[in-house]
Amino acid sequence: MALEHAILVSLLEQPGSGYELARRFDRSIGRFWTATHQQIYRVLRRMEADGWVAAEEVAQDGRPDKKVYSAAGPGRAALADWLREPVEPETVRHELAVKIRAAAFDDPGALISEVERHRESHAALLARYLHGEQRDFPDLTALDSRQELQHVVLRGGIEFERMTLAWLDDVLATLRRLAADGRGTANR
Amino acid sequence: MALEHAILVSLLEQPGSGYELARRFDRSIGRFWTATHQQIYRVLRRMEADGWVAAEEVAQDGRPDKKVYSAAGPGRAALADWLREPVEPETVRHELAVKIRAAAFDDPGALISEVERHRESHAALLARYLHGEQRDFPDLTALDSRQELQHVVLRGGIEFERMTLAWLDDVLATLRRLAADGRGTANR
DNA sequence: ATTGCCTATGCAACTCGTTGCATAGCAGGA
DNA sequence: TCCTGCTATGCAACGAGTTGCATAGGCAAT
Repeated sequence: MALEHAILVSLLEQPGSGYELARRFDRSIGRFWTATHQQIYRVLRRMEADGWVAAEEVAQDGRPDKKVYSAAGPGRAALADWLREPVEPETVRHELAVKIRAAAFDDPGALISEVERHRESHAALLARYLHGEQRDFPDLTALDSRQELQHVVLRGGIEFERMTLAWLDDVLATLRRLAADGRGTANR
Repeated sequence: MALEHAILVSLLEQPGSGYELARRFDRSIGRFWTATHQQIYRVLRRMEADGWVAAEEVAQDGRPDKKVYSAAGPGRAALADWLREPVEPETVRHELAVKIRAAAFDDPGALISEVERHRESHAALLARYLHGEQRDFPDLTALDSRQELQHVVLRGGIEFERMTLAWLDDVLATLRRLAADGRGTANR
């Protein structure tokens, strides 16, 4: 389980409440590790009980109080241990790939609009990455080690999106070709 | 949930027992959708109860009997419905990306051997893909629609592995640079 | 005034997925 | 001979993750 560790990294980069963490998981970190607010609250309580994080109640006016968490010593130590453990092989769930193979037993044309929607959302994400790169890393020649590491992860995201876009274009071309010359005989 | 659908696709491509499906999920389909034998047996029983698949007991000598499943009409219909539904956004769990960002708060050098191990396993997978491509698709000019779709998914896998290898090289170069000129001051 | 949305946290119930173990016959090697 | 491993299926228990709902004050628009 690595949700604890993802939370620790996020808290080391910047302390915050459960709610704030949930929003970060919807944006930056969430590109690499998703989590709902329920999971986050539950895990934060466990981590606090284990001494991995420290909590401080912060009163706000006009808003409910919040508990601001920050990474504590034992949490840092646990993170260092985890870094040295081998990663368990990542489980992949690539639903679109399953659908494409499924299309062989149905109408390939039925998938086109779906794939187009994917293409658009990947194009939008790539644009957001590139925009974020310009905003957060204006000078690539003057990065400290934390920024270097954030940037290499971002580069991975950018390359992944570029590759995915090219592949989705390939998929679309294939589906369109099959839909055009298969007309009613796509099946069986 | 798409495990049902992945199983249906696999059974349409080739009927088989729960055990055989589990091995397929360890090999081909498993690149895009992982599952243990426990999940598969449970889901198969549910699918049989729902009439999605038909089972036939097959006696074998020298081996335990097996139940060979094949996709039934209602299963095909469910698959067609699913194809037309929009995909829910895929949840990503990219543990290595979390570790790389975590390395900023520890020793970046500690990650190098881990990333090297990843690199090797991705290189091996790419080689297996390329080998499988030559074996299963010797003549790319004469593919039926099912093979066309299988091949476009395979192309995605190949491109993903190539991109990943290039990125891991980038990560390794970054980690080595930080480990060399950070010596003990990587943190804080 | 009411409706809907945002911040902020949480309970309860559920499904999904993993792990450990059990059975059971057969084959091959130490 | 015993141990390991393969085929083949399954139970039981647990942990991870999701969904629906609840509370509760403030803000902005209708």
